[in-house]
Amino acid sequence: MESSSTRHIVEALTRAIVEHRLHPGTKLAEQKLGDHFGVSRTLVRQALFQLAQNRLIRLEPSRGAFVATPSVEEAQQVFEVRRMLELEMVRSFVRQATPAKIKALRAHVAEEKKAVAGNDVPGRNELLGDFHVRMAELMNNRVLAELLEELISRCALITLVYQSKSAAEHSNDEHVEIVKAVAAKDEDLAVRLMEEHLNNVMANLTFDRKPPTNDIALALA
Amino acid sequence: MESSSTRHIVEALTRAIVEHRLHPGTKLAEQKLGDHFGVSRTLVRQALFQLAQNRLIRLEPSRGAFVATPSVEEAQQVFEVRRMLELEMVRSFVRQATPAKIKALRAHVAEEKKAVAGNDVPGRNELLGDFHVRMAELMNNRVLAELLEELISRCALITLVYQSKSAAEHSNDEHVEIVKAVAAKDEDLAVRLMEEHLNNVMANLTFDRKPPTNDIALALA
DNA sequence: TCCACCGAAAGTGTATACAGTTTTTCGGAT
DNA sequence: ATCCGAAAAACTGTATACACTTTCGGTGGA
Repeated sequence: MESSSTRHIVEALTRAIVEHRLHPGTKLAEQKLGDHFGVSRTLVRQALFQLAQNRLIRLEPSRGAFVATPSVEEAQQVFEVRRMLELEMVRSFVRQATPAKIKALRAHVAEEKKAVAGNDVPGRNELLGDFHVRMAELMNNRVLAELLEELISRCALITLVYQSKSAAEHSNDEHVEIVKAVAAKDEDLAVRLMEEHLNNVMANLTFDRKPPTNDIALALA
Repeated sequence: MESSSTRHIVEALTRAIVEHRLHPGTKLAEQKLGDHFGVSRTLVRQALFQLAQNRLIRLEPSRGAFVATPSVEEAQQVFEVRRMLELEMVRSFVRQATPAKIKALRAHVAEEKKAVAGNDVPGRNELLGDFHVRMAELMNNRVLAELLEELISRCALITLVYQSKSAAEHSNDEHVEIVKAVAAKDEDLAVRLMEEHLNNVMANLTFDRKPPTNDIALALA
């Protein structure tokens, strides 16, 4: 099983959704997507089912697929789960951090800074989210990393995260501070900084409700 | 979209897998499943894709679907994630517990006890796992509840949980103690008991490697 | 002008066809 | 008896067909 065509469609749609090129509520018609990707509805359908399980789209019986429009409540629940996972994660990370791992985190944060400075908006959004995934990966817990990635996508869907340059800079700064605390092996400080960081990200969520995208092909181009 | 036929297939296969009627490594041929459920391969395929995302089965290109055979490492990672989530969950639960919620938990534990006493093996397995999901639901966090359910299924897949009656009784006892601590609003005690409980569950994991099921239809009957 | 209705167009849900791949079977050589 | 290879069977991957449902546009009546 497993066609890499389907994976390609899933990834393209995921990027388009989390980067807000496809707005919440947009109808994703199977034939149109098939035409765009040059495949039959069969593969599009498989991709849509996968996206629905990731909660990035919503399937309505006989009506089709729409980019998800999660409620404020749902976003809060997702963040609550992130908080549970990430506070414990950073605590464990401090305990088992090696110089190599800390170096890897520092390198990531430096990349973030570059993207922020260069006004690379999609790049900075992805990198700022990936900071959290990277930490999970460095703990050698693939299950955790995959879970976090899914949760962070879900957050990105609804909200214009790091909308302004200053918000992005602020987030990057907080990552820097967290890494410092980790390097200093100050467990409690790292946890506290992570908690503040998550609160700040959540507080900056702006629930934009733009009208649905009308030209899907354009958004995917 | 969304056919309830597909859902039915997913649920039937999920139950068969977590109840160990379909052993790890068993080949799940599309046509055979289609014959059994009275549908075409199309719907079976959709179901298999979903199960693959839940990690209950594994898809191999051109070779088909097989009941997953997670490694010991993966099981440990899943448990680590559960620990992160559930320790924080029980802490929050104590803070926001109402008499009605405590009553609901008590009722659940009583059901467990009945299933254990009656030697209802599938029933007790399901109920003992659902204790954790129920708590998440009572916190009004659907995202958390769904996540936990998925993680618990993944645990149940690989391991013969609560294999013996005495292990099941022990787990049930621990649930009783946790509920008591919650009712007494003793946050730290509840957290500690939950941690011990999870450690016990994990310690009792027996990694059985039975040969693949040969008669799928029989296992699903 | 506005609403209700009807028919056409578009779209989804499921089955089936068919090409390509993997697995099995079986006869013959060693 | 065992191993090898080729033909056959079984199976997966993708496209397409077709029935059914929803959506849309326009027409006639209040």
